[in-house]
Amino acid sequence: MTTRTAGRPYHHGSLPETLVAHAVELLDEAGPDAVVVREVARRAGVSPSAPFRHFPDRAALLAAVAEAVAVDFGALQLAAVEAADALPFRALGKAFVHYALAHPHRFALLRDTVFTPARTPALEEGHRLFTEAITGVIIAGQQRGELRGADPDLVRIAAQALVYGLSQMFVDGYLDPTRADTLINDVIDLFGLGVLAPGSRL
Amino acid sequence: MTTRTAGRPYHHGSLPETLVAHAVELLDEAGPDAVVVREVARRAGVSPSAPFRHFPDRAALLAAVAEAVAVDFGALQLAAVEAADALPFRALGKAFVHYALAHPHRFALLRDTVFTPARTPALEEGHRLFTEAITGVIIAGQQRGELRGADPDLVRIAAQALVYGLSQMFVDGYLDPTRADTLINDVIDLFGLGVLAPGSRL
DNA sequence: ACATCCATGTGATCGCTGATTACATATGGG
DNA sequence: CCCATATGTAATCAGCGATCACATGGATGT
Repeated sequence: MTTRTAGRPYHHGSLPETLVAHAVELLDEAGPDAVVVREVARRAGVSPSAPFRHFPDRAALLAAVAEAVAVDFGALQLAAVEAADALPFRALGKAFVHYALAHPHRFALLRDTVFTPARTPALEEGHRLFTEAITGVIIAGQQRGELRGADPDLVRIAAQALVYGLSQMFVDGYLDPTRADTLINDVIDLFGLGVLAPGSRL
Repeated sequence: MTTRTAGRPYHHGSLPETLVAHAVELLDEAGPDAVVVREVARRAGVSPSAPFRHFPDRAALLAAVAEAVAVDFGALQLAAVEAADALPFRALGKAFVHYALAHPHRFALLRDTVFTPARTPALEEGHRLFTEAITGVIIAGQQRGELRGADPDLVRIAAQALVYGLSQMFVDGYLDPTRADTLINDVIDLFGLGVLAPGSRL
């Protein structure tokens, strides 16, 4: 006799989604290493081997988690840039950093998963959307004459590196998260103006 | 009777160092997760429990590895900035990115360890040296009039975020490593000049 | 020179994990 | 109605981190 209650039939019905949800829970609590198949199964109320019916191995489960997180993250990024009536560059950067600070473990998982050789179409697509969003902001800015005419790809890469690095430094505890907004503003200002004195080289 | 040969006495003599060396080997081969205590012991030719005589747990061994790596990394950074007769900013950035590309797993370990609450004095010191190095470069540049008079701390943070983010993007496979040098040059140029058109905001 | 202390290494063992296998159950198509 | 199949379970395996009692031998004091 099993311990299953009347509420849950023998066949769960939506076990994969439930497993991913509990895995995200574990991820948020204690990082990627804490996403332990057996614990996920325990929280879902199924046997330790049940998850392997739906995911070939632990890595596949983590990949599904990464996909779910990437979708969530991408949606927030898009919402942020759409909600920004002005200064979309700043809005994008802040949304990025704020997400990383709110969900540091998700940030780590995405960092380690998104660029994996075995990345799935969904991850690829999410990433493409994000890159296009920031590229669009840059090109629009250049067309309005707010940006110098530098190579948009180069500007995008620099901007991504800046916000990416900043996020990581906040998450790592190297920078004080309570100063996030002002610091982002200042760094973006600096990036806009440059640090070079006329006639010099770095 | 044990299988130990004449070469190695019962008491190893320098087991901690040997263990760390093999751990670095494993780290370089397959990342932090591959630093498995038992495998380290195997490679050192000792019993599975021997490492625990010198490190209270696996995390402590990894911390020792991180210290060793941090020393190595810091030395290379200092050498790079000293060897650079001109454009020290560029030299520092390239040295950073090149180290990350040459040893991606060490880069990951440092990222996850250096800012840990339980970081050791050695790590702290290594990090302080690095921060001071880049701050020195910035202040010297400002004194020679090559840099605008912006807050040196802000410039340093932005520069660190830029080179840090760029390194991560290379390591993650998002940017083509073979273009590293030109891309670093271009991004640093861009950072120096800024992207803002006169009279605009980002 | 000798006895002894104790740092260092060993072997056995524990609980936990990822993964595989044979078996149980229920659902939906013929 | 019946059974093929998808989905869940139980039992089991090897590998892992960690602990403990025990073995060994180098260093120390007299």
